[in-house]
Amino acid sequence: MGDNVLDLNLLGVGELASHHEGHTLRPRNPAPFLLKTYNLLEEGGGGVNGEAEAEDDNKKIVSWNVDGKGFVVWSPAEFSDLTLPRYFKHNNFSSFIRQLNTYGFKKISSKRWEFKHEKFQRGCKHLLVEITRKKGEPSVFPSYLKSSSEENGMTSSMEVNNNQQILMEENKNLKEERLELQMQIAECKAIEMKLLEYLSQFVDNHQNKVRRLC
Amino acid sequence: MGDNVLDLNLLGVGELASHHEGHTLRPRNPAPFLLKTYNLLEEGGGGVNGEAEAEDDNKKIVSWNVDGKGFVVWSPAEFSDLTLPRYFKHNNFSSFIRQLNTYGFKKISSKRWEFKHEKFQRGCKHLLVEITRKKGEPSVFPSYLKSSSEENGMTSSMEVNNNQQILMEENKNLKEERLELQMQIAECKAIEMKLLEYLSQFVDNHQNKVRRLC
DNA sequence: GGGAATATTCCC
DNA sequence: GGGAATATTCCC
Repeated sequence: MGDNVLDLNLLGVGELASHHEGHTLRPRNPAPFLLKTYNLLEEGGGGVNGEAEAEDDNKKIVSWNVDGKGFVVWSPAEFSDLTLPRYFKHNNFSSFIRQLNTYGFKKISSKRWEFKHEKFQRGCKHLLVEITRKKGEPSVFPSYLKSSSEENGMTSSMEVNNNQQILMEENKNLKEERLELQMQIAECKAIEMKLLEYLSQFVDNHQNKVRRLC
Repeated sequence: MGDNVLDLNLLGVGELASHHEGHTLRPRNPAPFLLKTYNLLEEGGGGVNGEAEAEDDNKKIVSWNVDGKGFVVWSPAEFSDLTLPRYFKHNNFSSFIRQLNTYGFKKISSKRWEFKHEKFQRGCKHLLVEITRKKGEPSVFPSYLKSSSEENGMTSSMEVNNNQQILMEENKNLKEERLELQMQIAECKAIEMKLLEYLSQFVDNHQNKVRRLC
């Protein structure tokens, strides 16, 4: 206790500078599908096996395209049989495609299985969190009631629904923000307590020393 | 039908057989989950393997109960590790339970994992089609918006409007709260800074004193 | 390509 | 137990 000036870090005070970073930005993870697909590309789709992986272009099952802004499934058959079951609970190419569509990927070649998404690029794992599922809007009306008169501009019910969607989204975000802020405050208070505690101990200690030395 | 057979061969996964069978037949099929669970019981949960299956009661993993009006998972661990992955795309006992609940099965013993459903009985495969998923009623309103204001005669448009009002109100409150929290945080940080500043001065001061006194 | 049913996971 | 998000399947 005497020489604990150096123990500031142990008390957690040293985290002052960096402790915010954990919470200020949403630590939200990318969707499992996106992470798996990204990893699968990093790993060449071959997964983990003992053999040295041949990196010959003509042996590739799946890979980033030249500029890293998209990817190509060179061999759908091998991809389905070997790659998919390593990362997912199925081996159906069409289920994989369905997921790509769900997350807004676009097929960018009619000649081969090449896909891209604005936020899905080689070396940009951090962008994955930006990709969201296209959700069939939870409309106020059940789909089987939806009239077929939807081509022209918005019907009023759609508009109401749309407003509501926006409000709910904003609402949700605000609540998340609130939680984060509350956590930050809790942390702040905890640090205050520690600092005060430490300070009082230090004062006691200091006074004792001075007294003895006098 | 021919197509289905072809698919099965390509998939090369016997377990999926029940999944694809007879889509063109008139009478609706039971849900895949129910059929698999039923088959699993008929087969003793051991699935297809070369060895003769020991039918000793004390070696059973899962079986119908005595009167055939329910079934018991005698060994959840083995059931999860051995049985589940043979019939489903997972090996989580809790996911299996989740499905049982979804289809309205009831746990009928607190001492062991025993479940029943009115329409799920030994020798009554034909009753399976009667079992349906309990679905969160396809209400016109998202569940999280459901207020308790539904008994009184509200039209849906009134309700939509009402919901929007509520949302906007909540939204406004959340924003005010956010501001408040942000101010609290600013204050906290200021206090932290002062405490740290004071502490460092105190330390310096203390060391000087001690040095002089020595 | 995407809507919708079912399955699986995650979380309260 | 069950609501809800995500995954997988099935179908148009």
